[in-house]
Amino acid sequence: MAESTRERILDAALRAFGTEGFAATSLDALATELGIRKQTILYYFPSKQAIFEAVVDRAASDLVKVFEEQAARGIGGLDQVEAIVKRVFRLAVRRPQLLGLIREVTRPGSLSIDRLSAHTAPIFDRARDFLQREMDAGRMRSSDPEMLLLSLYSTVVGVATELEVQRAMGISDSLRGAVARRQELIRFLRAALEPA
Amino acid sequence: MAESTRERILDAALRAFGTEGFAATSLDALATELGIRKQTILYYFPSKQAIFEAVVDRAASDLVKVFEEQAARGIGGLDQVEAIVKRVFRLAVRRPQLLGLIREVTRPGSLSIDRLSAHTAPIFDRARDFLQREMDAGRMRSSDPEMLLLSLYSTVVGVATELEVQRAMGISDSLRGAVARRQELIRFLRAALEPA
DNA sequence: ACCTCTCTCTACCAATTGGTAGAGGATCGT
DNA sequence: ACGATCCTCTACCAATTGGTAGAGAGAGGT
Repeated sequence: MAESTRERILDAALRAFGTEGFAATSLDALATELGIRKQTILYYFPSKQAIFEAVVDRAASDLVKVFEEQAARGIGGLDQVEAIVKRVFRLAVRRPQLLGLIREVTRPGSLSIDRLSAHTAPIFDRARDFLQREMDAGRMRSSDPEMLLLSLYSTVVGVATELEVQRAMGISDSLRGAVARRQELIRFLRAALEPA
Repeated sequence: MAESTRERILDAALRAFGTEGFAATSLDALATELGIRKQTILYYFPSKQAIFEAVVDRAASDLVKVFEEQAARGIGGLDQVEAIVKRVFRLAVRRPQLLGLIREVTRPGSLSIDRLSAHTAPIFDRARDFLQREMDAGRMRSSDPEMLLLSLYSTVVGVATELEVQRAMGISDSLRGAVARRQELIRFLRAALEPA
């Protein structure tokens, strides 16, 4: 078998939760999409909420892996920031639902926010330490590293995921558009981060 | 009467749609919150979708007003950018559901995205022209104004609305926190925009 | 007194929701 | 041939969903 039923359910659930959202996704619709019965889904997962949590877990570790792979290289400086932005963008182009799910989880009142935090806290800490180190070394404009991290997060995730806003602004969402967006974003971030 | 029933419905709907989202909001819950019956809501609006559209219209014109008020002053340069960021932040603190609703509408597959675009297109155009003019005059680092606008939008909306991410990062979400965030954001943007 | 208009209500509905109970078909080791 | 385990199914359920029909209360104008 190419892919287990369980995996297929998780894939479809990621897509649905990441685009339509948790509440707007019904188990019946999910099952129909997969050509199975809703009860088969409920054989693998005890509840809709449990599916969501499994999807969040998988998505979070995929995301964390991307960061850790790059952190392991440790090239340092703004090149390091640029490399991470590029990786996030590659992920956003290849699996847009993944960042869509993150947006869904970070919505106020989401139940699984703590689940996501548990995965991401270590890389946040690491990123904060990294920024602090770079600032101390004079390779980056100095400021509050926590706030800077928030700005970076918002900018990168926004530019990568706000496709509808881009459409409203009249920006192409083709693959070429994604490359141009990424390039412009990196110029923007370099300007913001370069030491004075 | 202090506030008409219709207005009260729109207020409650904005709060609910802006935090829980469209699908997760039920008319019964809305009615209970208001101490009325669901059928009273459906007397004022023909359908749930119609309520959403009315909420979007009102929220959009509130947002547009904020921009136009500042645009009318026309102080120019980075001070103009700073003034707008401050206004958006004031709005985000006072009426967080408003920006939450924008995020809901800009979700992929939202039905009312065109409705929102119709309101915001003029201010996007105006903002693009503004950036282009400032670049030509050498008061701003030159780059693609459309992409820059997208970066600005993402950063400002993200920093203003991503409260759960901030909590996950361990950043305070108090009022003092909001001021600090705004200040750091403005430093970030000034660094990114200042001519080389 | 009566009519009309505005508003909120009770009563109801078909469809969909997430979830339960349990039957039946494979495939396995024995 | 045997039961055991794994998987997917049919059948069903109570609760909730958005929405309809229409009664009735109140105010204002005539």
